Amino acid sequence: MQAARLRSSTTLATAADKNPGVPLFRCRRRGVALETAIYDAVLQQLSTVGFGAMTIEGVAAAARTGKAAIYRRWPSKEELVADTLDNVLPSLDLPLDTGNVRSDLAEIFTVMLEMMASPAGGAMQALMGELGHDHDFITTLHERVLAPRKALMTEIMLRGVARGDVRADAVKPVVVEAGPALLVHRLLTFGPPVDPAYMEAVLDDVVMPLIRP
Amino acid sequence: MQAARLRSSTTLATAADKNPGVPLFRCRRRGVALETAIYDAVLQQLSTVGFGAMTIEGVAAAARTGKAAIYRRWPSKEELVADTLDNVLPSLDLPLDTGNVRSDLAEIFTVMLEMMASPAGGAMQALMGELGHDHDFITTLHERVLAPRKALMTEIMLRGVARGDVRADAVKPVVVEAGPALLVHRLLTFGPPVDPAYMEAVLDDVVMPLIRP
DNA sequence: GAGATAGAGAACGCAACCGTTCCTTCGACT
DNA sequence: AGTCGAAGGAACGGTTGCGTTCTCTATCTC
Repeated sequence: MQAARLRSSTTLATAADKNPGVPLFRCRRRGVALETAIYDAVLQQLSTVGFGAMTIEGVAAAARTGKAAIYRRWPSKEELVADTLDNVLPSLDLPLDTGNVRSDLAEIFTVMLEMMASPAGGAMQALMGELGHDHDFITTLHERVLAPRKALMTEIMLRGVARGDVRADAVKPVVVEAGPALLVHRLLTFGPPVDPAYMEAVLDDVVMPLIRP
Repeated sequence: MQAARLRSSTTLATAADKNPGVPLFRCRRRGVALETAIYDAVLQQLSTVGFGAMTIEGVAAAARTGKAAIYRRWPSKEELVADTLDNVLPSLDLPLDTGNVRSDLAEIFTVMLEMMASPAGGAMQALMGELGHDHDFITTLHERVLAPRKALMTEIMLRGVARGDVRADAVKPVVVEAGPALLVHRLLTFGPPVDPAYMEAVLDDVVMPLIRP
């Protein structure tokens, strides 16, 4: 995620600023360092121009490398994006137990907000919006982000039931989804970052009233 | 919305099937009929390839017309999409009052589901996902779709308060948004169409429990 | 230090889309 | 019927991305 971003390359300089004679005395990355830079560039391009308009040339320029380095590793844009998702999506299996449901939920929601404000969040947003739901990436997104998060939410609530924090009959899919849905909705309509005060409102005015015994 | 779709042009035939000598005996649309066909093509392209990868040539081919007819009316892709949204988004100001909150809400939710399953819904989804939130289209989307729907929801709930259907202190922005957010979330994660049974669950397990006196 | 590996970058021919122009033919109006 | 504006296309030169291949050289390995 740090990856030798030597200049603030928001403007996609076509190729290293064109100094004809000068051999560009910059370290030559390879292996993981280079791949990380490419993944970063993919995320940046995805959230900037979307999947359809994303080009290999654009990614190469944003990563300050050549196309060949990309084509040597991935046969197509699709594969590149798939690998990027695989390598960049957070794992999210932190086994938190703060003692009560509200702070458990607050913690997982905070992680969600950070994730949504990150480049990976922007890329996910672009992919989810643009792609038909039969696409492979959407499946990956499901398996790696949505499903684990939903499982975690359910886990937290069931723990609350055992603790007496949560009404047993309140743990339904649609209730579990309500909090995340509101946060995602807010992200889509107002853009990042999502105000933590909004998260508090979601917790106190929607989620807690629904599950309180 | 009907617009002389003479063939099922899902496959974007580059230009009217290439019959060299034959002068293509097809009616020549003009005025509103042609514009409607173009708007349809824009929606189809938006939901298929997204905004970034949408091209004027693609739209012209999908509408079975020439690029000139488009460039004669709109100076840019942006203007074309903006006008498309203006002309195609539903107005949604049906002043319904069925006597109780639940069926009022069910009605507005049903309209939402239909809208989300339509080509316009696909286009909205693509735009919301792909575009940064400083974009003009997003503003249009806000003013023409999101804001009216939210106002309508609030209206319905306030009517419920007056009727004794709804707890007065339940009418908060985040509660009003909960239902629509869940429906949109479902659309984004599972794709259209949204199962009416899911809508029922949203109503009975989330919205009604939150507002019931 | 010598050799092998692979990154940076330029260039290739090819295809798509750009925005414009032109021409023919249709359709609407008088 | 005759006129006129515009639709349907095709073609223009220019730009951009494609995927590949080339050279050169930095960096890693032995």
